[in-house]
Amino acid sequence: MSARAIPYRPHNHDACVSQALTDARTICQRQNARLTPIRERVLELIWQSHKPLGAYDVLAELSSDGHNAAPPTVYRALDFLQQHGLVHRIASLNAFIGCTHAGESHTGMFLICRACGNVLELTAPEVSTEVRKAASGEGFRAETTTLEIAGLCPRCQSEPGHD
Amino acid sequence: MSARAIPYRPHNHDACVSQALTDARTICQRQNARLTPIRERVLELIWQSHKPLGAYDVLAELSSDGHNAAPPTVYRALDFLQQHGLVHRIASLNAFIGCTHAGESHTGMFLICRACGNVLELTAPEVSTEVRKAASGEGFRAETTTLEIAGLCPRCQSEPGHD
DNA sequence: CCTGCAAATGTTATAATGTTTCAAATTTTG
DNA sequence: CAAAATTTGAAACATTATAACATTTGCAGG
Ligand SMILES: [Zn+2]
Ligand SMILES: [Zn+2]
Ligand SMILES: [Zn+2]
Ligand SMILES: [Zn+2]
Repeated sequence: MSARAIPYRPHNHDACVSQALTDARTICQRQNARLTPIRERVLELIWQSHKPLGAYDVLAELSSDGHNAAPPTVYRALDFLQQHGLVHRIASLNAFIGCTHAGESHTGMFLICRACGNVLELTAPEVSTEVRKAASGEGFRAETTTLEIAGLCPRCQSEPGHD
Repeated sequence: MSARAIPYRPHNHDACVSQALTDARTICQRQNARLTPIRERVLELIWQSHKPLGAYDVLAELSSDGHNAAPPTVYRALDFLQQHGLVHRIASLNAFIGCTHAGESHTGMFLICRACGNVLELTAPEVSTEVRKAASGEGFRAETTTLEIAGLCPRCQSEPGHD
């Protein structure tokens, strides 16, 4: 899959989204999973924002599409997308964001700007290593890691109040 | 503050709770904070379980005390306790747990057993270091870290189905 | 093509979690 | 004691998520 732009720097976001959708179709095909119209549309909506989107935000967008959707529709699509590694849930925000490393096996680390709301997903192998070490030092078998850092992105450190 | 027992190993839990309360009183006194009866009771309820307790679980306990409480009562107490470093919120569970390092400056890392529900709070300086490194490598100013590991505790790896 | 099954979606209702607002009581301070 | 600030009570409301069951759609075998 192709490289991604930094969310809090300007870039051609339409290309960003369409690349994500193309990647998603490839990934689903490889996994014999059905990226149905609803699922694809939800993925698109989430990708159109570099900021995490709540399930009910997605729902509102679907409704304004003219699609008569109810909460389970959205949650089911989100479950599917998560299961196939296409989106992540940000637990500290109750919101969802497109995975920038779809297809690669990884543990995401999320840098969440409290000022502008943008989120950058990193893969930090050294962090994962230390986490595993700390867990196994306690005899704990780690399965899933939630790692979310709130703070200020580079842009918001220098020019507060944008966006 | 005194050492703590491992939650998923048997220990004198009453002593564990009363020590936590004693520590809390000391900490609040030092910070000129008022550990009112409601706040202390909420802390006690949370400590009585080594497993994270939801806000509405706390509310139910208060009600069965005969205390006529509403959600804001609980959330306010929990806010206070978090602000003074006496409890942590576990974002991936929407639940709260007593801090085992109250009074020490620390970033908690939580090992959450998906089988028995017990949670162990660790301080892992190497992890914190790597997290800081990864964040500052992106020019990000990290403020608060959410680090929650779900998996199997030592006990549940060997004897499934207890508790 | 039809039939029957499994997966996906629609629909309604409800549960679980968290907040806003304003009033009353309590504690602190001068 | 009186004024100010903090804490608590109470009611309504907002947000996030799931349960349960009906219906439709996609697909494989006959
Ligand atoms: Zn990812
Ligand atoms: Zn920012
Ligand atoms: Zn702690
Ligand atoms: Zn366990």
